[in-house]
Amino acid sequence: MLSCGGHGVILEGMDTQQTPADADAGEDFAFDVLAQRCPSRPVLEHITGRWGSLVLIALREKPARFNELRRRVGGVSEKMLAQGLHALERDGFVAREVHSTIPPRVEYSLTPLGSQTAEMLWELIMHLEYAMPHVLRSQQSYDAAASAEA
Amino acid sequence: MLSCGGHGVILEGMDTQQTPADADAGEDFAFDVLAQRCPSRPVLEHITGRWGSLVLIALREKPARFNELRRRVGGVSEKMLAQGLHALERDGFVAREVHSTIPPRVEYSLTPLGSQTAEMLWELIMHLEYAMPHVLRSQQSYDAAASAEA
DNA sequence: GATGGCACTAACTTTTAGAAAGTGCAATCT
DNA sequence: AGATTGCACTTTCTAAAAGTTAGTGCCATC
Repeated sequence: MLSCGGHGVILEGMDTQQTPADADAGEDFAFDVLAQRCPSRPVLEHITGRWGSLVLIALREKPARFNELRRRVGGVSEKMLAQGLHALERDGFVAREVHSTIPPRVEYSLTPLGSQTAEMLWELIMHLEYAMPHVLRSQQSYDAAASAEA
Repeated sequence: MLSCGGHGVILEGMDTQQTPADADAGEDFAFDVLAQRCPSRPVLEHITGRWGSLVLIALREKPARFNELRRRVGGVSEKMLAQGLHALERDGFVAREVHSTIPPRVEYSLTPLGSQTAEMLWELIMHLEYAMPHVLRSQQSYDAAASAEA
């Protein structure tokens, strides 16, 4: 019942585009992000989306309150931060703790799952930042070639 | 000149929101995705965005032509696939090879950089798919709590 | 007493994504 | 022989998402 592809049970109405070779590859993951209607898709978008990934790595170092988080993540709007935090809380990556003082004080932190995920994102981002000079050179040569043939 | 934060040279007009503690943390990365106008931001979006990450992991196993890729990545439109492939090619993650036959045959594959990146994304996605049952339970209890207090 | 911070929500506007159709050529059905 | 399908996209149009602005109530600080 919890499946998107591979050789597990197929969740009804879930389009999967696996090749036959994948069906007996020995993996027993019940979910597949490449399948159009797999429930893992929206979750992937929450953690890798424009703001989701940045929120997770901003919380990686230490918990933070709403406006402090907003300062850490350069350029995020209040709306998108609130929306993103809600989604990540619902998915179980972020914990929201309300201290019932006056005025109320709300603290956001990573759950164990969120912490693991943030660690992997951090590695990806370090890899990217390290590769950036190479990426910039690639963009320049691409743009040069594109304007040359125009 | 190639910098976004930390203790490197600051690229002009680049808002960085680093805490003073980060300035002498011993890291010498010149780019910082948390900084609003760092050139690494759009690149991060290309590789982690809705379709970028799926295209990279779809190309991880083997190179593919446009329409085959479209079949692998469930639900992607032609426009978004073309757009995403262009961005990934420009950034140096994907190589586009045109065989000048009639009709022309176009093959997309991962560059070494794209391959490394796809590996990290693959690990993240495996981690996610493995955690999905937990995520689903979290969503359910969140929704139950939300409807209870309404 | 005015300003600013906190933690948001709601309304409105702009940008982006997705859907649909068009292009031109060649190989494959009928 | 004519029709359909596939390839590799681009262009146009509309629906959805993101971003901007303003507003809420309360409190501490200038």
